[in-house]
Amino acid sequence: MKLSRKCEYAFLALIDIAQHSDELVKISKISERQNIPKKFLEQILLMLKGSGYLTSRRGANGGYKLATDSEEITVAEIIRLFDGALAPVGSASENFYEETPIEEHEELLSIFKEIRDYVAEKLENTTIADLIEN
Amino acid sequence: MKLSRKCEYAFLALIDIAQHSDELVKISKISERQNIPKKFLEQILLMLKGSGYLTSRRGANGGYKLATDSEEITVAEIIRLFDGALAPVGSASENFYEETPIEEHEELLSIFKEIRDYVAEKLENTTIADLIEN
DNA sequence: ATGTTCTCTATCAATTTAGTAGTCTTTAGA
DNA sequence: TCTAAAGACTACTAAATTGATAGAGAACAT
Repeated sequence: MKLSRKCEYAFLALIDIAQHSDELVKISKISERQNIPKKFLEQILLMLKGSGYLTSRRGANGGYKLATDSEEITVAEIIRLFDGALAPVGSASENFYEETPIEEHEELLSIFKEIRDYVAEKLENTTIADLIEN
Repeated sequence: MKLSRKCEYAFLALIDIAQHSDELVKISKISERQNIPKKFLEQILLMLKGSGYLTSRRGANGGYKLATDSEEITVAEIIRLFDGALAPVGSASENFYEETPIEEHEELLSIFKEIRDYVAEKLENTTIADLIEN
């Protein structure tokens, strides 16, 4: 797993929106506060909305808010949405499995599966709510 | 960290060479046994040699062998050589640090640092010798 | 000499990444 | 009802990375 910019921005945006849960948050506000290119951010929010994490309202006074409680959005889900597999190699992935050369080599493969297990367990048990400082 | 083909092939080649430590192993033999495109494999072996993991002899009866004991080559080193950082994000990397957007966000960053620590510890303590079945 | 084998550099097509651009649709409020 | 504000949607693009391939050269054994 290697985090793309898009995914990093997605986290910053989700955290920003979660921290302003009493209002509809505008793209331009998130863009300013988190230093994310606005047009790029649009696409990211659209993806998050498309996957059910956000709802929005258009027009004057429009903006975004969380569709669900911030405790129900895990870090793992967001990474899988933007960057795919958590495992270091396709053949060790459960959700994004694909054949790769080392597959036949059990010893090597099992190391990467252990890493996958650790990472998945950790990220599936961390939510956006956990990321908000109080 | 996401393993490239090149890196996967490098592991298979190192293991193959380690398993034939009594002889000079030819590129073409590794290519056949491990199903690695020959010209691609050449580059990989050259990198491994350049970094001091292999020595070679040219000409008839030439080939490659390990420059050091297989117990002294760690999985971590090889991944760092071919794919760079073990950490999931540049700002959490010790060896390949770079600035990234989430950097300011301590809570998020610390999660990725924990992953980096686990992965580094594990891969630094696994050597090519550990990968050879007996 | 000759064939074998490693060495080195260049090139390349496809994919991914990190955006930018422009148009359309919806909404609130004057 | 007009208008400005804001999200929705689609297309495009430049640069980097990936996964190779190509070909000429140098060293070595026989």
